[in-house]
Amino acid sequence: MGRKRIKLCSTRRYPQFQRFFDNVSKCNKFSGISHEQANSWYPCPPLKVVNPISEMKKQIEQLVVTALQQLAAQDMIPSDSLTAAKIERARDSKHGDFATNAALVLAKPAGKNPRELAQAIIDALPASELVEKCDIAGPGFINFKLSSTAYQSLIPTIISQADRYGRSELGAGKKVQVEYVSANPTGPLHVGHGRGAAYGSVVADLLEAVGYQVHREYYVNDAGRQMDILATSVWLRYLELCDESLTFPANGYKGDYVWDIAATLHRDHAEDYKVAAETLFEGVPADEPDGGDKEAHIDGLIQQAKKLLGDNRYRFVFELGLNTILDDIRDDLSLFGVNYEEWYSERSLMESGAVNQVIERLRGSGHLYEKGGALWFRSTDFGDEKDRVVVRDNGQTTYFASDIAYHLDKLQRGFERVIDVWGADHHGYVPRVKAALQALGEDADKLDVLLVQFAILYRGGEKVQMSTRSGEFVTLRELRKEVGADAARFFYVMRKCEQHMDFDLDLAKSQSNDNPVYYVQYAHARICSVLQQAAEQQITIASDASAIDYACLVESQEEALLTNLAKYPEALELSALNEEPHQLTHYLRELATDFHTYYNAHKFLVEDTKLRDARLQLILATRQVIRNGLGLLGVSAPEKM
RNA sequence: GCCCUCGUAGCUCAGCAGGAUAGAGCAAUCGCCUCCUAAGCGAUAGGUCACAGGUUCGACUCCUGUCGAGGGCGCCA
Repeated sequence: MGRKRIKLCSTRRYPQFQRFFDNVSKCNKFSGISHEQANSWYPCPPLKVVNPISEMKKQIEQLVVTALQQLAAQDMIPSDSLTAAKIERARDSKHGDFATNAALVLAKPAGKNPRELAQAIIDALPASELVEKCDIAGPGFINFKLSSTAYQSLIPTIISQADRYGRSELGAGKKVQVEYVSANPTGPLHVGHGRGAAYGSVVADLLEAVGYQVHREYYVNDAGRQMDILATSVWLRYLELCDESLTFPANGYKGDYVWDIAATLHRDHAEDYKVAAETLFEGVPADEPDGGDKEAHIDGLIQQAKKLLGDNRYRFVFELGLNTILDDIRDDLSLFGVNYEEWYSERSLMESGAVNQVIERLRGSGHLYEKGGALWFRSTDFGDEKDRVVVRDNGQTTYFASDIAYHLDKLQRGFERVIDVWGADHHGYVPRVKAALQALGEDADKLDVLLVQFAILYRGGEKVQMSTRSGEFVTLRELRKEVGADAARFFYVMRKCEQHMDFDLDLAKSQSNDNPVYYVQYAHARICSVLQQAAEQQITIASDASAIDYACLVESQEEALLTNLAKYPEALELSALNEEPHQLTHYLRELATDFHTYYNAHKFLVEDTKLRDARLQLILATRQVIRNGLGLLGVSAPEKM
């Protein structure tokens, strides 16, 4: 399952983007140099929020196209040559702002030396006020340097667009569903879930920022065997609180939270749920430590619990466990800045008959067969490695069966894209879900599964082993309390999701300045501090940023800062479309560096009022962008630190 | 055994459709606070991009293979 990067202008690998970005995909590519094509060359829909720099880029592209057309008319280059020529940002600011490789890729079909051809292109370029200079570099790149007034005009734009700066309408309001975390409600969330929570919520926010209508969802596995194990575990602990002596099953949930739920039951209902321990184990297969099978043992205990308690009382214990833990998870995530539009119940799928219906549909279309008393889905017809069971020989539907119904429901609800954020250990699950959707006649490409690698915890330089069942784990709540939600969130999304992550707890817990979130937040706090100083000195800050003369911003640090501020919309777009929050964190670190460098090199509150006004507007714009970026990451932008 | 992901500086990671001299942050060394918060800045040093082939004007990037790390391959969820 390779996650390939989606480039703004490439839809070859990701056909699902074709539908959404038909127009965008044509923006940056020279697909030919005929007039018709040139005229339809940037048919991007007008964005509600205009990004001035991308407008400039388009203008430069237009200049180059014009030049190429002229050369083609002079038969300098073949007019039918389809090229991969493109305009892109210069990698190194020393090279200017934009560069094109047109001469390099056209050299061969034209039968010319790339540098000579580059000169010919430059000579054919129409004059423009936008471009300060352009020159040939390296093997034949043409570099463009924008005029400084072009960049300076950005400051009032950012200030007036405020929190809208960087946002776009690329998604055109398309409905996207993002499902993340969806941990079984059998215990508190641990730090492994934290990564999926931070990643999923930021991806959702990013997509919303580029114009999608996003529906965030948590799939609650409130049916199934694991929940029965939880209910039984709670009940057994309750019996222990009733002074019954018993051996707790090896496969039961052993965390303290189980004791807590049991204590609630005992406090509120005294001994209403008590049975004698001796009757409990009648007819139950031996547990593992006694030479038996722990799975058979716990299943036997579940049956006993259901029988001895009866439907109503069993259901009560079950609900108590489920609701207590779900409330805890909800609360925990909310405090972590992770929220949902919907909590979707697996049980509701079963009770509404959706699971049975989908099985019948598959059976009717001949995709199921019986073997060994179980009902199998022939997923190998759709590229899966082996067929999968949907109904077990005991008549119970599998988790997979629910998942088919759930994913079908997602598509039937009209989402044009469905994104699942799963732990990487579920990767083998992807082909069978897609296979099922195909078998149901749905477009499986609408489903995108993003696999998040586990965070490996280190404490005292050693790996921390985690197991929910044994109760040995660091909870998300614990991490949040010790590290803070800001640092934890930033830390989690700093790396791309498919990258293994070493999470050094000691480092994260220590309020060390190694933590990059402080670095970015500090830049914001510093700007606030400067503005506070200005207020104390009775310096008024111009309310109309467009009335300021920015020509005095000539320092190299000012240029660097402006250049980076201009890149924010692109950084946001790439981060969102590739589902790569780490691109945004990297961007913010660079922006913070540019600011800190500027801060150390120059004073803002200078005597020269013209210069001071210009500088204050520049740092106001900087503060705005930092605030916007941190906001999308769900990280606060403190005014004081 | 088969499948997925990863392998870039001492450590943790970037590297944007294949493009210019491979970049940050820690750690190391040397500097910078009578000056808007030093949670900061500047400078130096540090790399055979795991290895070997292939594709082409050009490969850290694409393809194949090898080695190494992690994960997945149940009528579990």
